[in-house]
Amino acid sequence: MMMDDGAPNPKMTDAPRAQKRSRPVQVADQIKRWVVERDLRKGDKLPNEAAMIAQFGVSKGTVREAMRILEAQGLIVTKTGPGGGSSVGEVSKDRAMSLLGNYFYFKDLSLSDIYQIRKILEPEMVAGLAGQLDAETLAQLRQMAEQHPEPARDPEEEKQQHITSLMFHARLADAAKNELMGFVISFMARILTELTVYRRLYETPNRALWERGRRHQIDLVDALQAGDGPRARDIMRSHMEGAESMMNAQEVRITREFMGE
Amino acid sequence: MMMDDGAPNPKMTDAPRAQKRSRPVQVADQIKRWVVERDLRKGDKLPNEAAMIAQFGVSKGTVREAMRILEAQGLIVTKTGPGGGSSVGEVSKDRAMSLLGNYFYFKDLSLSDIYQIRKILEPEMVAGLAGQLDAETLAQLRQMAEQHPEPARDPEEEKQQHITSLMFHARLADAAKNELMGFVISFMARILTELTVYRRLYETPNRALWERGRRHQIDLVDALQAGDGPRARDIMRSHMEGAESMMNAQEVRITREFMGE
DNA sequence: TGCGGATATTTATCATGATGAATTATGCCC
DNA sequence: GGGCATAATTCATCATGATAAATATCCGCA
Repeated sequence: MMMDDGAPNPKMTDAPRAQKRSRPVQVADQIKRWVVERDLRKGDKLPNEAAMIAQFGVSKGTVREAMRILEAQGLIVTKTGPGGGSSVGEVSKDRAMSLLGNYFYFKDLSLSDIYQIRKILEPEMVAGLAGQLDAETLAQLRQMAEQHPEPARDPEEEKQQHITSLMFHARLADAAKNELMGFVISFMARILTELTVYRRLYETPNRALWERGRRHQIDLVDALQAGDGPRARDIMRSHMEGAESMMNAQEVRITREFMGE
Repeated sequence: MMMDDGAPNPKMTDAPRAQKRSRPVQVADQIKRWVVERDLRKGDKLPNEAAMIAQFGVSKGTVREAMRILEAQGLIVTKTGPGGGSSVGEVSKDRAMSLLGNYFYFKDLSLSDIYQIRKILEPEMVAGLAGQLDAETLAQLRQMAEQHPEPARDPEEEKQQHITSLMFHARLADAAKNELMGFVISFMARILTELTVYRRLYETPNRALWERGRRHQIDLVDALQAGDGPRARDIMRSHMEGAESMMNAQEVRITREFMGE
């Protein structure tokens, strides 16, 4: 085999500490460094397979495994054909949530864990969002808030309403200027969409409680539009408490499974 | 090629929606499902390479790429030799932080984003921790808080003190009963350890400010030990505000790089 | 000239087999 | 029984070629 000039064997390249790492991992790491050094952004192209084989002096299989590693992390996308090859791709929010979900798969999060954070974070988020949202976002939020004018009549419908409600929160989170806060809140919403209802305490949902939740969302949009941060915060706080007790009443459990993309 | 009995070609297996996904990804997904169905835990073994080749009716290279995908996500570990092979491995916190860090690599988080969350979350966390910590944890925290009895004399020493301080917060987060809150706080601490100081406003650090930060940590441990949640919350709130203004004074910027494991 | 479709080219994808390296099990010698 | 050489097992890497997917190119024809 040929052992190209430019780059010596990766095992020797630039760090003496690299001991047990497999060659595909080493190659993947070097490519990451390469991306950082050149400050490559989404869409910028990486060398093609043959070039990397030459560049790193490894076999095709090794390069392919390295690409799969980067692809699994969401850092590259790969296409066949002329003009194809691998290029840098921003990690998508869904991918990031899925990868983080793998971590919590082994951790058995409880509802109260999630609501402890929601009750703290979401009120502050909406407080910061008041008066900041554009007309389209407000319209979308209002549409979601008003989507279900009547209480659910069966479990399936109720689940659908729940998901719509969580989308409302995720949409709010997406609008947040703070990407980290937005991510955490969306992540919690995502977890909450994948849960199992073990027992339903009331077959006919408590209409008063349901109506209050709906009012909360509509009032919240009003407050956001009016730019009234403190009021938005209060509404959200109340809303979160209502949501939590509703959840607890239904003996809900978080589903143990891996998230899809 | 041989196309084994038990499992038909993965392209056809169980979902008509699987269209553009490459075979390694399909295989990786099937293995994930397999793990969930059998409720495998850390250390449980997966079939060996040869068995998977037979099981899925794909080539060795494809199986290996699938393994790399799962390995990159932290879901399996692989060893050579007799008794070796792949086994399920809990995703480590470091791995999860690194993968999530890939997402934020493209997002340009600001200091104020992080402190907005820290100021909300950390006070509540310590409030919940008061009276809950065992003697060893308290001792570790106290040791970290008292580690640097004097203000830093040079930038290098100051950086070291900063890292120790962040370890204090990460240690607190690890002690949290709430895994999600602990993770988020540790993640922020991790980001803050990798930053660059652009300008130092005072070559000789402001001794009074530094001393206040140190006192905060020691007082916090006292409050935690005494089980005084409200006081712990107040101290942390004040501490966070001090930390943020110290950061701002130093014109710090978050380093744009991928996290190591 | 312009259009449509066959054809060629590019590139990744999948497969196969051989060889190497790491790790553990085995058996032999003493 | 202890220790050491040796074998067996399993993944790791390499090498090569056939296949498939996607795009570019070219050519005939209106």
